[in-house]
Amino acid sequence: MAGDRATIADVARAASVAPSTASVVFSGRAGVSEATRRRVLEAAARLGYAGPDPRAASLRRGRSGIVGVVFEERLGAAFLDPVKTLMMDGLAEAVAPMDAGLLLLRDEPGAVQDQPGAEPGAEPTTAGALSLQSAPVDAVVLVGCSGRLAESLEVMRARGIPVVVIEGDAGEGIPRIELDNREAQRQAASHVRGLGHTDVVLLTLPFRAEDSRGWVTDDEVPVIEVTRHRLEGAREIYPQAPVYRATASLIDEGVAAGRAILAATDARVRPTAVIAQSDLLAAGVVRAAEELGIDVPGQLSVTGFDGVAVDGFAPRRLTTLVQPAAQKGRAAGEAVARMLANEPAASIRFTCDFRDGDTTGPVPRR
Amino acid sequence: MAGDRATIADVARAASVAPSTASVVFSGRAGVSEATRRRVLEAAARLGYAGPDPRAASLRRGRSGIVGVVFEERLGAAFLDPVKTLMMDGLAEAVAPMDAGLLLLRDEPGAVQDQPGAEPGAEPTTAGALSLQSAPVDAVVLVGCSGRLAESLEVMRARGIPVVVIEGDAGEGIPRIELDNREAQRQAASHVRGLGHTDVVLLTLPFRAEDSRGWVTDDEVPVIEVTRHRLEGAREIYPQAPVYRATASLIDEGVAAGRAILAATDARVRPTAVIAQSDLLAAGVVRAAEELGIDVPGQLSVTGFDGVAVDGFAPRRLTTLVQPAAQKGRAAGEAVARMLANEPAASIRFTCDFRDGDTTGPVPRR
DNA sequence: TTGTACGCGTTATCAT
DNA sequence: ATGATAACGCGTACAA
Repeated sequence: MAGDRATIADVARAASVAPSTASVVFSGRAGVSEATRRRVLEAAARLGYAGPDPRAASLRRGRSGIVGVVFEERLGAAFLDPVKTLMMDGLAEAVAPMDAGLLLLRDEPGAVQDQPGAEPGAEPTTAGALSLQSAPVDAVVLVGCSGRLAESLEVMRARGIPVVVIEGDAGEGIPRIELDNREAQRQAASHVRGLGHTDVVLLTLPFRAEDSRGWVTDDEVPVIEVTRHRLEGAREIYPQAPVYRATASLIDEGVAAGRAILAATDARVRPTAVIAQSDLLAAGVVRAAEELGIDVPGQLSVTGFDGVAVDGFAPRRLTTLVQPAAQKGRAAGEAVARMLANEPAASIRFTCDFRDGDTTGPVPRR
Repeated sequence: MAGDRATIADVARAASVAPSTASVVFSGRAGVSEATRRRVLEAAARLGYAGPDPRAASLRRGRSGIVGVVFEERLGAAFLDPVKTLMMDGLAEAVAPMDAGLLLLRDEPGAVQDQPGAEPGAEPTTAGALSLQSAPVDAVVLVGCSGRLAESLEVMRARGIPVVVIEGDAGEGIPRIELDNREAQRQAASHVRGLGHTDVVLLTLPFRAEDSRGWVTDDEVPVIEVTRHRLEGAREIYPQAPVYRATASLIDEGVAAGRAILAATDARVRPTAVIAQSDLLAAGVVRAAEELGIDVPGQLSVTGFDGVAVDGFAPRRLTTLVQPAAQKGRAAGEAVARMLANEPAASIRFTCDFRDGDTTGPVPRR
């Protein structure tokens, strides 16, 4: 067919050279005479050949040079979460030396019929859709995908693709990058306790994907590991404290939660401290308190988690736990690099630094 | 070779079916009897076949389902810039319906020998490296790649891959998503002018990639289009104003620039207004002014650009131009979708909204 | 140093 | 509804 794109074979023909020789020229390896090399490049220029087709090359090589980064949430949401942003920064930095690209993916089951065990009746999704099942990745980093983690892991296992998990229980043999969430949160609670607070509310992240906002009954256990571990840490100090759940790590969520938590007009039945599972939530609570004329930390102490720079919070400084978010990403990237080099990659556990700010103080007298 | 991964041919054989039939089953299309379908899926399950190899499929189909997003800077830097983050959010949202993935790429020439016109002497890069030349993308979004824009465009043109450019001059026939940078910045300058300021400094973004910080001489012209257009806009009102150049859009850069600009201890030779090309820079200048005991807006007016939420700036509000960052991303994604559907995609020009904050005021008496 | 031959795993087309 | 065949474009032993 005339008018088609030139292939390496066309180039080779035009340069009076074998396709294999042309291939060697384009892959930049030695072993080709200068004259031949030049002839091939000239022929390529003449034919408008832009180099080997990456699809064909990666089929042949068995590698695509792509590392998948899988988020549970809407792709865009990942960019709005400062912790994930920092993590991506570290990850990007770590894969750069491998000359790999990062492919952003959502944690979705993908085309059902692709799964060997699937029910025959299941409806097919669009052909060609890019999912965990069908992404041309050499390795994958799963980010906080507690909801469908098992499912995703199974898909990658079946495909024989290396996986690194950030903040999630991956099971045997899968490198995980995690935080001492429990211990860190215990430390925050302990600090609050040390200030004399006994009437405390725990403000948590969602228990599962797409969770609702509100007070939580005792028997509910978070599916999402980060939430669960931080809650357990706080529980070690405050086993009886009431729990209020937010639907996301957002300042607005914190404001909404704060209003609900601080609704009691009678200061005697109002909590004197809120232990939040994220800085954004904590910042929201502080804002809600200000709205209600409640002084922080005079009448209310608030702690956060993450240690990210919270927009619009200065000059205040949250009392919080600083987590090494960028380092987590970097560690994940390095683990991927090792796995692709067939070296063993170990799990890593990072710790948080407690940072005392100006949002906590001694329990108020009543 | 035994021990190898099962292929669709193996599955077909095990199910006593033609490979093409098995393929149809996995691509989920109609036209296969329920019995056959079940047989194939069972065989697949038995053999541990995890579905079609995406590399082979994309070679055959001629599409990878991947949209490249190209940044000029370090990949990670893109995540730290709030404007880009918002844009990515919009872009991700727009490509999601296409079930495409976003591949993050850096704007690098890539393997030199891949370029037909390259000098024979050029050193080869690592084989298999992922670059603009060799990324398996169906389309590409170039983000603010003014430096190597022409080069990148040429690469994609040679590869025959659709391109959308955000904030850059792409030339004929290439959809561009842009902002009325000049007009917007003129508006800000005009506002400052209306307040009576005559002694003004223009604080700009870098003129080119990897630029240096400092005062700029009159004959230098920014290569980066955003910088140039905003500068031209300010120049329409203040043709003679001295120009100070920052090396990046960061609060710290703004602080450093602010210190230099406000260095004169004698208030009479100090500027009374700084027109900055980004909110982060502006916020930095305000911070530097506070450091030096200069009241904003009493003794100094400062304007920003972007309208992003600047971390740690509340309760202050920058006087700035709010740009629709997320919408820009969304528009780019929609343009990509149209081009992949062989429909024409038009360029779009967005406008900014002037927002009056508390960082500008009347010129002080002397 | 160059060329030959084959396989990578899939899917589109067309015939049955 | 199913099957046979032929690309898709390239890399790589191995022979020359």
